[in-house]
Amino acid sequence: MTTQFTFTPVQIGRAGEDIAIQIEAAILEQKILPGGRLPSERELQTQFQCGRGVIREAIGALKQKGFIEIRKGAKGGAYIKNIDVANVGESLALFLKQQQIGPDDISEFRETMDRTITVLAIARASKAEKEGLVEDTEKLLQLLDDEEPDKDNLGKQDRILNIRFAKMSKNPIFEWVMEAIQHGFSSYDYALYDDHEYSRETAENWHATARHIADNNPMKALNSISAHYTLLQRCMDMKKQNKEEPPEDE
Amino acid sequence: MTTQFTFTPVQIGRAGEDIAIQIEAAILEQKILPGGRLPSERELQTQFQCGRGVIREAIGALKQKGFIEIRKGAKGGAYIKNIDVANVGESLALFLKQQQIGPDDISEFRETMDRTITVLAIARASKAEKEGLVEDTEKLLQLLDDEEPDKDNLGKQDRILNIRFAKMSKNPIFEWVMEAIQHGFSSYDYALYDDHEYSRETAENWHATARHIADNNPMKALNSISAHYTLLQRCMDMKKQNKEEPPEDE
DNA sequence: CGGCTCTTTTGGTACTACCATTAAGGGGAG
DNA sequence: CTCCCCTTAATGGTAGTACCAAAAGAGCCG
Repeated sequence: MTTQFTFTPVQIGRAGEDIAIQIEAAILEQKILPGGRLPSERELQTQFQCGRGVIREAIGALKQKGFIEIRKGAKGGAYIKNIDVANVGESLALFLKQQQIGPDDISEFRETMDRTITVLAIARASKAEKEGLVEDTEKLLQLLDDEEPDKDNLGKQDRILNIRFAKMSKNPIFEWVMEAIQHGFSSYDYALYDDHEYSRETAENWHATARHIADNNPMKALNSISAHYTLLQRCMDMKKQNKEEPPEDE
Repeated sequence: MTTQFTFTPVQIGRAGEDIAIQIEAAILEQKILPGGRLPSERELQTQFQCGRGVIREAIGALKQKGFIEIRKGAKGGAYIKNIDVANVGESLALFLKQQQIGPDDISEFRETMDRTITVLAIARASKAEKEGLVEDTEKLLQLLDDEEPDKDNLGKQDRILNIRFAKMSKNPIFEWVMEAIQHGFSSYDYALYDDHEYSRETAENWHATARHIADNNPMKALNSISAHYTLLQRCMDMKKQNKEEPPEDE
């Protein structure tokens, strides 16, 4: 019942890394396909001629990188999965979090991204995708109408909207960067949905943007994008001011 | 000789992750500063009330994430380090390898970045920085004159130039994204320096761009940026054509 | 036939022992 | 007194064992 992959034993210092590299290579070379399963830890132990701890470390590293997914119990083990943007986004987000970044930096960067994505989306996205974006913005508006504004849900919808928007550029890099930025600092955007007045205006602006994109009107779309960031700026300024003269609590 | 950080023991299922999260939090909250050292594995073992294997897994995860660096021997252990772009670059490269991302996607993204950076640099960078950029491009030109074109060195200079350029935007996000992109696939850019004709033209174009930036002439600078990518496009088209009708080898 | 239990597989954790590496301190030679 | 080497202790790296917990499937019982 030995598996079909032949791994070679290791004996040098960094055995754990060696093993991780061998398995990683096997995955990258499609020796094991997504959905497939690695041998159990105990079997790998005999294949690699080493202790189980080393195997566990290697598997842990691969799990961390997002190559595999671990399941417990019978038929458990390490299952190969596709790497998705979330993993990459997380590592960038981690990096950004450690640096000192102001909200201004982020909104400036995002505005550039958004403007380019807008142009690309108008040029490349299908009619259906464009209309889908419009519908999503309408959903956002409904969320504001129906109920008490559920901040978490609003933020989530906004994120979905952004990713969808980025996808329409047909350039995966924009999608990746967008995902990373969202992952790292969704909190700043939430600010917009904190205040009821701003949230209404923001959602309506999103809707207008989507409409302009669907109508293949780049200039008006870009105009709406600018309006979004003007709004964000005003909102953040207001909040900053509030912080400087704290209202009554504390 | 117990350390000053108090970690709480864990007893639930995913102890390893728990520990990693606690330590990660301690690092992110600056409880332990870069350069500092975590307690030894054996001491953490007593602090967390668990086996050494779990500790090793947690530490391995943090190492993989780039939070810490492991040293062997006396005074060894886990030292906190600054996360550098290398980690982000690596995971980005991994992601790109699996996705189908073409050179077109990359150059498209970079062009957007470059254009924005240009505008920001003109507005924000000091006179000295702008002149420094010009000097760097002159260095690049000299490299092409003096000697046999050392491809590695040229690529390195080009990278330095790009990072310096990104820094001048005074927005750290541009710098990091630029760094990550460079790290992920500098290989595409190298293509430009492969061919002597293109390399000359590229370097001269870089020089012109820097000059325009130093002269605070945004339109001409943007024009040069466009020229750079036109050049890159032409170069890649040529290479693609060459690949389709392979010359004589193979 | 359906639901429950028991067994087996497999990851998760603890503990121990030993090796390899490294820094630091002590002792001897000059 | 100074410099070099050797010993020593601290620490990560690896092996091995034992046991626990979870999950899936087989088999039994109602």
